[in-house]
Amino acid sequence: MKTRTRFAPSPTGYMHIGNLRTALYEYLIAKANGGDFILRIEDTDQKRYVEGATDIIFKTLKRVGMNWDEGPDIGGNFGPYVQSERKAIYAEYAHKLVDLGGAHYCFCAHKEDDSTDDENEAEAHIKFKDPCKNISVEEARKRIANGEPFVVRQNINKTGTSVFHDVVYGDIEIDYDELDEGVLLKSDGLPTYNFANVVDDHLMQISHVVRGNEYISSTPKYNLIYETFGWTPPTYVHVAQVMKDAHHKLSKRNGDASFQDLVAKGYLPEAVLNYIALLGWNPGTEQEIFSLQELEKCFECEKLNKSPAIFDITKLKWMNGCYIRNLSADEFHKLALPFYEALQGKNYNLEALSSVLQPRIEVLNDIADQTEFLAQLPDYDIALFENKKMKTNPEVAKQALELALPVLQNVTEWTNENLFATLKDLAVNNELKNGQILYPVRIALSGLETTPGGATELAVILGKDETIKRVKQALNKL
RNA sequence: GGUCCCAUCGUCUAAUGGUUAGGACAUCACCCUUUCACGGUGGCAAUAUGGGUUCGAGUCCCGUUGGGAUCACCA
Repeated sequence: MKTRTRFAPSPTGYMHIGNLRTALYEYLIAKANGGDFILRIEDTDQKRYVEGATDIIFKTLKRVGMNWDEGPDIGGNFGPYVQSERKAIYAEYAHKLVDLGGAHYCFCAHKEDDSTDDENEAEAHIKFKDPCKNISVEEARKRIANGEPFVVRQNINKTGTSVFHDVVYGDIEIDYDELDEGVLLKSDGLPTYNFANVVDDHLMQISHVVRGNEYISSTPKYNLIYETFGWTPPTYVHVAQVMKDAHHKLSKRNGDASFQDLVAKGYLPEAVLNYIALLGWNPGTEQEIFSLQELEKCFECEKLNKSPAIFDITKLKWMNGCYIRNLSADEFHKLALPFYEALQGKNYNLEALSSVLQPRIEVLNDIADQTEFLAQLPDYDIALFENKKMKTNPEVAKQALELALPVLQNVTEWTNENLFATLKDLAVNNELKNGQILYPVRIALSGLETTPGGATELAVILGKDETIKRVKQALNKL
């Protein structure tokens, strides 16, 4: 049997990191076995539908290179791939399930949701007994034909213990009396997840169902449906949750948890993908940096971890820094360019700026802070020229800058090597330490204690005119 | 509350029943150096707890504690 997995998100907002990780594992299971990865949109809850959410799903998967073999946009042999377009299919199977004794029609009014009422907690734990279970199928169908609103509820007629196997969690036992006779087909004619996922996964010939472990306890219900239809259940791969901290799952309200926000903050999609792959999985080697293609080769779902993993932005930052450093100078420059907006109109050497920034930033957004002084020289205090290690102070700095100014004015080849050699010579000729020239120059050019790059690197970025200007400004202060 | 699941450094994790419990991030120190960063070297740091089984337990079993999930006409 061919390996076929599906990513089945509901279009209710943006792509959350946990969702993306599930999608990744589904993709990897398919590709590691030469199988197909299917995209299916689960939009059976019209109330929660968010305009544009489907588009975000498409864009995100494409952006990280997880291309699907079948889906709403490209079709396939098992379509349609949007659940709201499969309404007739679910209705057909729901009625069939009733005929097979796996479900019954129910005419009860909507149960009010009072689960937040703590005083009624004990009462809330009493299982719902559906009086409609006693209505004969013939009578129920008569009422339906008369236009009476109805739902289809699952029958849990079995007793004893259900056992099923999960790739991650092993054998799981759950008693049948723990199971609810839940709604399968809603009064609007659309199915609930509990029904749609079974019908679709079977019809689409999904071999491995990958989903969050919150579905473990309802899996026996799905197996019952498979059983009643005479279908073979898929291989189950329940994955642990991604947590924001020890107590909270990643929430959609937290912007950091969304893929698009991370990318907007200057995280590279490849780094994000790499990081989440390792959240709850590792290949058993010490390799940590993986491309999607490498993951396809070594992924094994048996190595998935059972316990939840906390999303640690600090490690993602480090990993993002690795990816940034691995970029070619050109690639980095292209990515950095949009972040140089504040430098527009200046005649700066942006290539030089990029090369100095590349090993220094972990997230592209860091660029703004690191380049602020280039757009405008901060109003610094001359106390900055004081530095014990460099053996400088404002007096030394004044002397150094007075020496440096005419030398700099005479430099024609404005390169880092040449500037560095020139200033070094200047120091030697005046019996000064390198730092006694370079440190004051760097402060004069930046007005900052720490800068990306040294004195001559900054000079190259700023260009000759701006460099001379800033040195003169410093001398005025001193 | 019932049921199910989980438990190794602060975090992500490794360890056929036999290792000084390994690696990575973070952190600290030092080296490199034109400040900072990158890079390099080293340090700190964990088997939740109580019982068993065993010559030997992070690993197997039971209890405890802690955490999570689930009990919707949401997925």
